[in-house]
Amino acid sequence: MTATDRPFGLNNLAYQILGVVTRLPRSGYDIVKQLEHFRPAKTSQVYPTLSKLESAGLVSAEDVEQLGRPNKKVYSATEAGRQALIDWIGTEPEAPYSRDDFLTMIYSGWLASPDEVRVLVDGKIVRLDRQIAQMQSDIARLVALHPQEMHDPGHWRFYRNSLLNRRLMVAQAERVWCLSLLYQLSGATDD
Amino acid sequence: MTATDRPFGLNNLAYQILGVVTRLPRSGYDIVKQLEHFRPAKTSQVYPTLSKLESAGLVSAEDVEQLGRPNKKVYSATEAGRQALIDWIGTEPEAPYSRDDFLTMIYSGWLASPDEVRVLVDGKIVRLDRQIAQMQSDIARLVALHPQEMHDPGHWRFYRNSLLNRRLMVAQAERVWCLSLLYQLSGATDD
DNA sequence: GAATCCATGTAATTGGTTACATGATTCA
DNA sequence: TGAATCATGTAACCAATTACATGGATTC
Repeated sequence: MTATDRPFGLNNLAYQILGVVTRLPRSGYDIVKQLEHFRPAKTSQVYPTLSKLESAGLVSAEDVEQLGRPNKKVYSATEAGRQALIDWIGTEPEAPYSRDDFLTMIYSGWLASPDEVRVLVDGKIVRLDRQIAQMQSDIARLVALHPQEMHDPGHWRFYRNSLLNRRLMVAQAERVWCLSLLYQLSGATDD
Repeated sequence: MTATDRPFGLNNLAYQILGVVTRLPRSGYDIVKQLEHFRPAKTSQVYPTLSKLESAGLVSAEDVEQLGRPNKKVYSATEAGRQALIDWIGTEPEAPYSRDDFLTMIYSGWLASPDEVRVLVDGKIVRLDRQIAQMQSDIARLVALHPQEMHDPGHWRFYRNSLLNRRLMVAQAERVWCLSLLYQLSGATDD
């Protein structure tokens, strides 16, 4: 399925933004911050996408005047927007795309010394540990504040929790792999 | 670090291609096939990138005439190309980028019925199982054919094996998560 | 006084996909 | 006879990043 085959020609980012404003109404600025950890996008991509969604009638904007801060537009999903999301969920997801410098570096790790690769992997473990700690505290906070919603698949927090757990599990698996690589590298000395 | 900060202005794809032809000399067509499972790219992106690498002196091309097939250009890394890769491995990798329709759909799964989400997750498990079986057979073949290279961090097959194992571990973790989500969903009936 | 937060956007460039163009050989 | 494999490229378009532009309020 190509972008132009999809209803309204929406891409992954558009559906992600639509999903965000269906959970809770938000400004463009808030959407960018919300996306940061899960599916990062810059303002230069988010604002035009919001305009597109609005002219397609999938979101509606309300002007909110503020004191001491710039005014903002708060976007929420329309009924048509909700329905477009539900319809999309019923279609085949495209193959995921990813680009990872760390893995591309590992790919050619045999050219460098084991010590250089160790440094690279150590750095990765540090970043993974930070992410793991963050996700664990996010999960703890979520289940403490909204315990009953964690069991209700009709509530968005059920899926927020589920996706946080998924990222945590994947990060932990990546961490185990890093350690196993360091172990295999430990047999080799650097001269 | 932006693309223009990097030496020669190479991006992730350029370094990946450089890594491929440093392992073994290959044609553009072969490179595309080689990349398929690990870091997919189309011919329309690979051929121009090869030209760029060649004019930067990081790869060299040899014309090979063939009988019964179109002639081809076989690319290999130059010494400068090897060194550019090693230098890059010593720099900080940029944050990985990824885009995943399946996860974006799950994000808004609360809007759909539990049954619709089940179908989505079932499909994901099928795809994961196929990938897991493929990786397991790739790994088995690799260790059977080149057992001694599996322990040598100075050989590229050591890292091929390591990266295959990583993908396998991550896919298995994803699979476990899928099953746990199906289990949590099984409490909910569809009306 | 400098940095960060809030807030919305546009312009230029790079990265990636789809579609087009060509043509022989092999396999079902 | 039709599809797949081998083989190299270009043109048009869509997706994403970087840089630019503005400006008040708060925090260090």
